[in-house]
Amino acid sequence: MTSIRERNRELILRAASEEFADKGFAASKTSDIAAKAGVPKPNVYYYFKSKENLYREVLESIIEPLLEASAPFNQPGKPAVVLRAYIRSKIRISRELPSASKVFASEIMHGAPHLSADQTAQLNAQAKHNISCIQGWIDQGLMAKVDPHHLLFSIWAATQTYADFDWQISTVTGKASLDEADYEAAAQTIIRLVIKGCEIDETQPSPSEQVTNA
Amino acid sequence: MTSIRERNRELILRAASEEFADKGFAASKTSDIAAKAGVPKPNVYYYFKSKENLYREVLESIIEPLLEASAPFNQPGKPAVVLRAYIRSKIRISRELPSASKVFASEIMHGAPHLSADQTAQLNAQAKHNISCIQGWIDQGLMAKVDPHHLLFSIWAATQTYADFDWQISTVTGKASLDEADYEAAAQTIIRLVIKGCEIDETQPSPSEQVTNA
DNA sequence: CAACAACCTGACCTACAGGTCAGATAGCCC
DNA sequence: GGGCTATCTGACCTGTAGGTCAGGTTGTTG
Repeated sequence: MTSIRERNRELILRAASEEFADKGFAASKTSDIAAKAGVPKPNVYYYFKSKENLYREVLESIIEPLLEASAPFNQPGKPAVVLRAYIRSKIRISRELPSASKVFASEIMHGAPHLSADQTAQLNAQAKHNISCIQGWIDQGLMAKVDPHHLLFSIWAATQTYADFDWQISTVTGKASLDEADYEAAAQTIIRLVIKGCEIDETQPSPSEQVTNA
Repeated sequence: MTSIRERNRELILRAASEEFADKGFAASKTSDIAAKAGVPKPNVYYYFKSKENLYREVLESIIEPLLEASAPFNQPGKPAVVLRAYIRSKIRISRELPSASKVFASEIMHGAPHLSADQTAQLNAQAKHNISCIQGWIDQGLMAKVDPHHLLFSIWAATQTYADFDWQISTVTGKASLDEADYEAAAQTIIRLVIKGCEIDETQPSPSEQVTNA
């Protein structure tokens, strides 16, 4: 069987994920990736044509999970239920695919120079859909008037941060790595902020725009 | 006057900020920074000893504003007031110092290899202080039991995201850059989530832990 | 077991970017 | 204006990391 191929590709991809996440694309050396994967450098070039190709495959590997995370938006449901599920999916990705998440974040931070037009379009379409879904809820009076764009940005940011800024989180919490309970607490905190923030203000029902000012 | 020195340093620093923010440390070329600053490459080395030094100075430039942003926590005040002011400070930094913010974020993402122990300690001390301040409010019954660590992480993430992931935000909103009104909407959204999330649940007063489950 | 392909590897090549330097020029102070 | 320092610059040097290659080894299929 030629699964020797798959095994080695997998090995290299995993090493590359970690290396790219750790150092960024430019600062990562193919020789280090090879060493971490336990193969000689030319093998990296044998299985992947170039460093950039390898990087693109790492990127590719996170796209599907990211799109998948939006599944809760792709079927009807009440705001609280959908948002809760969405946040949990996002947190799960940060936890289970921290390296690829970080690589993706870094890619976005630098203007997504390696993302294909197709990938960008897919992600963007899903985002647009989620936004219009939220807008729909608002129009139907199912949730408060919270700007859907900014709401999504906050959710993305708050959930991604556990992968992207793990160093900061470790430093502040004093824990080398977060455990099950920590992730649960994180999810609950974000869920609380979002759900409470989206609840319709019962106090003064009709007259809107009484929210905040400087 | 030797302000020719200051002028050139300023020029180079600004160019370096943008370049580092755009491409990251490793992918930035000193020759490009020089070109962007409008000076020949050796001048960059004349004013800053090395690429790394230059980078460190850019990093340095964001530390003070970041610490400054925590000012609201350094004087007594009600949770809603302090948090609101804090969020606004953070958003302001994202808006006014987007490049340096991004450089800082990138630095943190990669484990802060260039931050001095002193800088790390300062930032960490401030974070710890903010956390204990929030914990104090909870203990005094001034706000709901929201994990102070995760609350802070969410605030950081949600506010930083406007600098760090500007490309994503541009892509999703369809605007090349956000204007005053957009930043105001962002601030109000985050403030709403945080303040509402921290409000004590009036409904079932005493029996706590009724928040969320999977 | 032959022959064919897949896989592996040490040694090599090359471009490029960080950094240097010797000397030119410009500003400043007496 | 003379001399001193600060500033500027084209040309150069050098390590390094992406990438290649010729040939060896291992697997696989009839």
